[in-house]
Amino acid sequence: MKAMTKSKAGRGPRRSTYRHGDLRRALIDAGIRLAREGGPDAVLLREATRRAGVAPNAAYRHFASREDLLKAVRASALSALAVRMESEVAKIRTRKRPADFARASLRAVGTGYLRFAQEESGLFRVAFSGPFDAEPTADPAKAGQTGLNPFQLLGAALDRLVAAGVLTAERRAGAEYLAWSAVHGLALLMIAGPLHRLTPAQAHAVGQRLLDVVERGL
Amino acid sequence: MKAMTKSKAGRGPRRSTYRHGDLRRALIDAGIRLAREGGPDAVLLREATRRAGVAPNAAYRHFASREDLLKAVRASALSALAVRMESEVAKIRTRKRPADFARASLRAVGTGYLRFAQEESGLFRVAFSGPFDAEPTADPAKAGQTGLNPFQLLGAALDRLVAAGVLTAERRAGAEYLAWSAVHGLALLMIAGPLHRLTPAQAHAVGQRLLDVVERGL
DNA sequence: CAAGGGTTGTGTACAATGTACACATAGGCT
DNA sequence: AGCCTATGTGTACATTGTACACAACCCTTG
Repeated sequence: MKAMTKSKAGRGPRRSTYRHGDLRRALIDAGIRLAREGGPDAVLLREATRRAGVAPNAAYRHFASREDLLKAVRASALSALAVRMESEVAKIRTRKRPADFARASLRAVGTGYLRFAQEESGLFRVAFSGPFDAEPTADPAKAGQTGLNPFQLLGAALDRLVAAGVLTAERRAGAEYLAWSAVHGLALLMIAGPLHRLTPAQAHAVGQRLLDVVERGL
Repeated sequence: MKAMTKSKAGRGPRRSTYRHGDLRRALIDAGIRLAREGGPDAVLLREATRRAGVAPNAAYRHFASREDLLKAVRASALSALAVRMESEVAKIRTRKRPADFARASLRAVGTGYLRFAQEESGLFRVAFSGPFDAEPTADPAKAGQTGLNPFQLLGAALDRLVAAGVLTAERRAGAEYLAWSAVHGLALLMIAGPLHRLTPAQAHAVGQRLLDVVERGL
């Protein structure tokens, strides 16, 4: 099937040194590429080692299992998601009234989430393939440039709404789960559901409409 | 590991007849049990044939591939989901004003969806494991007792809101995707996400709060 | 600078899975 | 009764994850 030579190492520059240098990093990178191309199921231990030009079992010096590698890739994916969300937040025009800025903040966080889901659906699926918890512990591997992970970015946006007087403290409690649910659900409908053929423009329109609902409803 | 005899057919009453009788049905049933226990990944062709007391390849007389079996199980899961939603709708006290009834309808549809997700998380995951489309074609295999599939049940509830004058026609358009997104997202947070340790009571509370958001926001 | 020792990669091996292909058998139709 | 075909069996193979023993390397320590 695959048009490749019969040589042991299918790909990768046949290295001369016995040691690889940074195999752990190489495996994660291969895993990320696999994830982008085919989602969680495509992240195979053997394929990753093949791409790193190394024997299958070499992976076990750095990861306890395939799931363990996937976990590392997952952290990367979450971090990339955070970065995408941050980039959307950064676009907001300053010089707004605090209330408007806070609203734009929440909207940007959601927009970034949705854009990432559509543009990097493989990574997105990996990010939420395992049991994912909203850990309060700030694992830098899962964070963006601000040091906040996606869940924390959402929380920060909600806090700004409270500070601006748009959201009452009572309604603030647990609001991340409500907002997250809405946006996460739409992301999935756009990736694997009935909305999966939407053009980016259409997706954006639906996304904004969903964010309207969230804003009105929270 | 498994404490079973070495005999070929691991399980199932060693049948005397060469023919099975209704192997297709038996395989789907086995698949459903596997799905309930372990979700999509647990639906293995070989395990299903084992449980049906038949050789692995017998499955290929009825399904083109493992994915094909999974698809059949998926249809069953969707049907079960529809039934659960219908049962929730049936609980609504009649003798309500149309507007209240319509609102209760939408709420019941969402509640049934969420309850099913929590009570039958394995089946729920299977139901949405593949690319799922909101087919307008009424496949009875995916429908409940009313003949409507989950997506159609949601649509019907929204139509009632319009009929009762609660929802304008303009806002009605595409509203299923918004409502679905919210509820679907929460379902996932409750199954595999940060909300997965909620008790049924807590889950219900969060669910109702989410439905408030939807009702206010639509 | 030499020797040893722990770290990292290799080789071989095994169980499990999906699936292809050839063969066997039973039940219904002529 | 006898054949034909739908249905199940047997054997076989590629692929995957992973265990265990071995090999090569670099780094520390004497």
